Amino acid sequence: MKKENSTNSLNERYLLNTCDFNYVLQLIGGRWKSQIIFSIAHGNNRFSLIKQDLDNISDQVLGRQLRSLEIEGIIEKSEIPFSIPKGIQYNFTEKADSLIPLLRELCQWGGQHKRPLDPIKIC
Amino acid sequence: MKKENSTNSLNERYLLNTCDFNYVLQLIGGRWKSQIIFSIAHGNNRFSLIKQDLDNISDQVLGRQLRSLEIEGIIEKSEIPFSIPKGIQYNFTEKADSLIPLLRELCQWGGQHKRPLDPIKIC
DNA sequence: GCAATAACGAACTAAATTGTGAGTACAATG
DNA sequence: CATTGTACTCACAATTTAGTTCGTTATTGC
Repeated sequence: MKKENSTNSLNERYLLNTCDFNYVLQLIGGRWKSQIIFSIAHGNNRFSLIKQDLDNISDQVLGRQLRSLEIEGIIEKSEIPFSIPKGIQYNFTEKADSLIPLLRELCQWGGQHKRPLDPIKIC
Repeated sequence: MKKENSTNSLNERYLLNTCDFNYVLQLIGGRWKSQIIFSIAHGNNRFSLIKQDLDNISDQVLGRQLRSLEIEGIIEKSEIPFSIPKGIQYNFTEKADSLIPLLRELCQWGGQHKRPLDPIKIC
């Protein structure tokens, strides 16, 4: 539960008012958010497809993060019209389209600059 | 205290092994880390200068984040040789130099895409 | 010699994020 | 008409992150 006047939340607000970078962190800083974005970018545009792709995520957490990405204007829901089983589709907004290239750049940077361990897929 | 085998930390490791983006998030995802980086980039290369600049941060939190950025290879400490008062200086590594332009891009993106509130400085 | 400032560290508490168990609504399938 | 699958929501518990309290070393300025 968020407390309105804890130092913690005051600092959060202070930072949001100080630098736009913190807004971006809020958008994509969550544990699974960037992975969900990359997964949708790979064509997994339905709840069950994303869930399969990120095989350690639970229904509940996925639902929560999708909702949050929707509120933040990164994805949009739509019904798939003549599909069996009938379902819901997630699509990127324009906002997302402009963000994703930047995320990929960061991802590449990460691949080049992390301490060398195992080879890891670049998103 | 970190638990080694909680689902939470297993998921964290899974994500680190899945996509390099999560490594980047680990570097810069902390509440104050990006602000500290921007502050140093603005020329505040000493503990006390950064503290003044980010006026809501406490000594302890700043110290912790600086140490973490140092371990992650983003900044380096050095003694200022003939300064009065004698002190310690923080400088960016090459790694940081290559990261900062990407952070600025994200910051700009944030400025253009956040819901319009007050004008906020671009870092 | 005494207070003040810089630059921290350890240990603890408060608060936020993440994960879990249970349950819902609706359509199709057997 | 009971079961299965999709796409969720809610309340609560586990875990992690952020902040606080107190203390340290070392130097400078008076």
